[in-house]
Amino acid sequence: MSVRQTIKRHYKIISLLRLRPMSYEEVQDMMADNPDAVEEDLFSSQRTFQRDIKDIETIHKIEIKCNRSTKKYAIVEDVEETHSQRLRENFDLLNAIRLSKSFGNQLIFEERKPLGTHHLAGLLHASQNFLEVAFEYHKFWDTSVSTRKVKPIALKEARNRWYLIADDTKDDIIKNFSLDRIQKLEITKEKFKPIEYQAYEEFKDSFGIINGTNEDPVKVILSFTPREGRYVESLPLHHSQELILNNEKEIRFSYFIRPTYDFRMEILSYGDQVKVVEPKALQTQIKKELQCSISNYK
DNA sequence: AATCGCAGGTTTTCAAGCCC
DNA sequence: GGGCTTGAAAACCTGCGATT
Repeated sequence: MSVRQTIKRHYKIISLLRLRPMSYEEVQDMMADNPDAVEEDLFSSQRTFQRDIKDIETIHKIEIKCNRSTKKYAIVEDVEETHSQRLRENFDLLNAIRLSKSFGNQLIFEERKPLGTHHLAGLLHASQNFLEVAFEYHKFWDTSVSTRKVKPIALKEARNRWYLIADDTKDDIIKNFSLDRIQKLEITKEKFKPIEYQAYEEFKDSFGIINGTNEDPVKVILSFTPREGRYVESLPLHHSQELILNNEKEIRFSYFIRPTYDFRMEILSYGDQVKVVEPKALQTQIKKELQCSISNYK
């Protein structure tokens, strides 16, 4: 058996067990029903299956245990380490694209501009090796282009966009640069001293990428209509989201977050389906912005 | 270019251990 | 005792270089 096949089998087992707990026989049956799995011949003996279970735990950090009374294998503690989750998503996507290519056009992608992800590898290398990078940056709000030389610290994803967090050598201020507005990236040979900056901590209470403002994170309570609320529950606005109330009239979530511009825009995008309950300051601000938008039509 | 044989690795088979 | 685990040996694959 090739390594490739083993890896595919691992992913197949994970995605099957993610559906529901299954016994070894059930897993084999499910694979028999799956044309892709049949084509790749992902079947295995029980012993191999058991070894797979163990390998999956060490490689993917997903613990799978067998319930002896039901004979079913179940994913116990889905640590769901973000990295491996992302890997798996991309793996699934890649597989789907490959299938779609050979079978038709059932995959419909959102049409969008390139995200600048081709810079990811280069910037990651630079930040790991403390190498300064230079690039042309196209500003968001006007057409001007500036040349930057920065010390890359981290790469962050926010709202489906990738950003470079870096220290601008010009004024020594830590800034965010959207990768899709970076051009002519050049990794220099100049080394810089590692910078003390806990990127994760800094952005923990932020909604998107806006940071460095002096706003402190506050407790925010939002009340959604049941329809919209269920959607938000399945796709949380922020990792601090907690369900605190759920009845026929409304669904309430609490957050601990900086109420920055981008978070307010997100709230406004839900229109009349959402109401700010707390804090008062945010409530009045949203109200003001809504009135402002109404006045545009007078 | 095709074939052979080896080395390293994986899977299967089988037996024994262990837990419910 | 049944069935999952574990360990070890045998069988089998695969890649690679040497040979024809």
